[in-house]
Amino acid sequence: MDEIAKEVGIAKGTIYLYFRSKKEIYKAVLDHDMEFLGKSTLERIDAESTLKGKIRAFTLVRLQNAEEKKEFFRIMDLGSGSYPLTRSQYYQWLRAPVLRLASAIEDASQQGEIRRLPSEKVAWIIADMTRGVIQRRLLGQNDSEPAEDAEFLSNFIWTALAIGPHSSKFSDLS
Amino acid sequence: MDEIAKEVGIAKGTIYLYFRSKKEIYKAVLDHDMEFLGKSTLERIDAESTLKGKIRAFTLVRLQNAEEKKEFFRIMDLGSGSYPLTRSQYYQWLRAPVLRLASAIEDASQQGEIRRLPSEKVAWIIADMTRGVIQRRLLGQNDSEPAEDAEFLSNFIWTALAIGPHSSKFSDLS
DNA sequence: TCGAATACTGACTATACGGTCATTTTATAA
DNA sequence: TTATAAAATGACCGTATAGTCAGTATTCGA
Repeated sequence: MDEIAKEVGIAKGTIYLYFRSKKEIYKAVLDHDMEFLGKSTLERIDAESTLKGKIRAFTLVRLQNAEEKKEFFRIMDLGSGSYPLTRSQYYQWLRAPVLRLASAIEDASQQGEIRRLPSEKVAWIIADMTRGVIQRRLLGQNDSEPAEDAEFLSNFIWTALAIGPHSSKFSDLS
Repeated sequence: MDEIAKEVGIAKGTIYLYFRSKKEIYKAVLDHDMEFLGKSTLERIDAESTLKGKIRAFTLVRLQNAEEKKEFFRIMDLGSGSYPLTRSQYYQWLRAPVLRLASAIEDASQQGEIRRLPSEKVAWIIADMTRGVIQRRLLGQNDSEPAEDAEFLSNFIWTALAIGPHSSKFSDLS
């Protein structure tokens, strides 16, 4: 709290005129960033018309955001100090984009565009893969471009979803 | 430290005859469990002859272990209190099994059994998916059997690896 | 200009907790 | 049995830090 006060340029006591506790500040900051992240992910998903595009958009926007807000992602992932209220919080915020993806998968599945699969499970799996790549980036085990990684991931997933062996090629052309 | 001493049934000072610091205890416990987990994963991978079997074994053994050692997985995932030396540690220990999987993928790729893909990346992706499923289990968002989840995951991955649309069927019969 | 209300301050308090060490208990050997 | 060593003890210390509040500064309406 001393550090925060110093950084903001006010006295410590003043902080408590605006926040009840340190925990509340912590939560407010994470909520703020998470809201932005969730919204931008939803927007980018909705902007795409094809399922493959939506999947690519999902992975790409998350990779890009992670690049821009490394510290935030690090905290979402490891928690900070004595505040590990993170994982369930993380899932809470991730839910909306993932469910959006899931319903797109469900639609494509109904249309016969992809094979029948439990769409929500698949959507979560996509989120898992993306998160893993982000983590390895944060650990410096990956020096490729976000777009490259997003391309690889979405192609990989698409292959698993596609009905035939050439479906991904058709989709590439669309 | 007071709690640990009480739990063990000795005085706090006695602990420091066997460990230099609290951090050292923390590390010792995690290392112990991680070593077991790593070894059992390697064994189960090696026990399988086919790539698909190895992949299934990898996911299944991790899901089973997570079931048996929930608290350990929770700590590996969130860190505990002020010791978030976890994520990089986690990757450190995961490396061996993942690389084993990667080399199996590489072999199958060379043999033309699956399509050409960066085997290490794929192996890490498999680990990511598995971890995600484990986490959702820990959060109580999943009530299916570990074997069921492992089956689903390995089938999903296999589809993404397979060359043709029917490859997974062939493999199912083997 | 002045008094009241509002906003701000930072020294201080309370507490939690990792680590220490003088003292006591137990084991060992002659 | 007893002297010495080894092991164990737990009251105590130092430090870090979230939160408080009596006092001070600023704003604002009359």
